[in-house]
Amino acid sequence: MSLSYALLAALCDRPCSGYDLAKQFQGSVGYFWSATHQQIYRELHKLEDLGWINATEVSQDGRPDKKVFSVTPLGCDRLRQWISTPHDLPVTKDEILVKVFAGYLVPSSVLVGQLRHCQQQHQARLEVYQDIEAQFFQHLPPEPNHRHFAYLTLKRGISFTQEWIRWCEETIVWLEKYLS
Amino acid sequence: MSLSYALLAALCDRPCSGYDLAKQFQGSVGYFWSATHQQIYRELHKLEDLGWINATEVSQDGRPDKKVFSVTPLGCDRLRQWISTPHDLPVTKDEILVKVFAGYLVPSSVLVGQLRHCQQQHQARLEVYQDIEAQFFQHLPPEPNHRHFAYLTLKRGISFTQEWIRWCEETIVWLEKYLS
DNA sequence: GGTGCCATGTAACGAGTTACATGATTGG
DNA sequence: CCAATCATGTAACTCGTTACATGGCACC
Repeated sequence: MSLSYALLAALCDRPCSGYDLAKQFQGSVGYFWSATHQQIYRELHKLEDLGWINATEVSQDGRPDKKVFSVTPLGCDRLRQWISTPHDLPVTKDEILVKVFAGYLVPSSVLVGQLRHCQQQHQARLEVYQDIEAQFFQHLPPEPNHRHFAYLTLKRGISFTQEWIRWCEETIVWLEKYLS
Repeated sequence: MSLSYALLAALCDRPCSGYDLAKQFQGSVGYFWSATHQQIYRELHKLEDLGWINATEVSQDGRPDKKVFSVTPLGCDRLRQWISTPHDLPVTKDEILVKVFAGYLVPSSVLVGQLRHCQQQHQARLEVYQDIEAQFFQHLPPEPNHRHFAYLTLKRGISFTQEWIRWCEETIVWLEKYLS
């Protein structure tokens, strides 16, 4: 199952605790792969049983202890295998598209409202992406390292979000032109 | 749950049987909302119990009988309400992004192979979209009707698929330039 | 006579979500 | 003292997938 591999990929980048992972997967990384903390803890136990990751107890002062997980050589190997296996395209289920598809059922102002809402959310997301870009990827060294790979995925996030905003705009313009 | 509304939207467009819906949701419509026939039949029973749709037995010759479902006024109303309710952006879980994110773990040729695979699948999808465009949306009347709404969603499909292809290409070029 | 399409379902399982639960510490 | 953050978990439920099941007709 793919969540395992997303977790392995995150832990390969940097070992961390379930809590840390949950935060990442709800923040920026969550824009292309999300999971709740319940799912993550459950999955981490499985991966530990499989011997793909192992935990180190880290006691902190002023904070609860935590278990920091690292990927084992076996886990890393399984991740490599998975990366090398072709997969089909994922299905994206998008409520806004269903709304537009059946948009003739509601007043155009209502549909425009939904599209604006969608556009604003993408706008907010875009700003998060651009902040990340400015903070972490502005001054990448010319010789390729593993940060560059993360940057390639961020760039997809940026261009897709921009494309969303453009499509929302175009659709709103059409609706206002023909249905007002 | 959203599958209900996707089904209502499809049935509002044109009443049909579970089998018909399953075909639609595995073909072109399935590129932005998918469901298997098992899910669809289960959901149709629920919607019938709720009184949001009702069935008419249609006996055919040379073929098994079928149940054609239509949306009731109540169902239509619920769909309108749902359309008018704001929703959060859906999460897209994309394996290829996880692969690129952890792409430093495998030889660049392997990653390029995965990207080419992804690009080809999007290319095939684009051709399906463009066929649909040519067949059904080439000669839309100037006055807006409900076909136009479907066309707006198709246009999103086209531009996103093109953006995918572009991103794959860009990423492949980068990988080949710096890691060969 | 076999393959494939039409048509509808059940059963079991795995993935994902929501609610509930605990307990320490830091900062206002 | 109250809220927020750190940190980890269980339980119940819904959604989605895979496998299994049936049966007739059409076409080669």
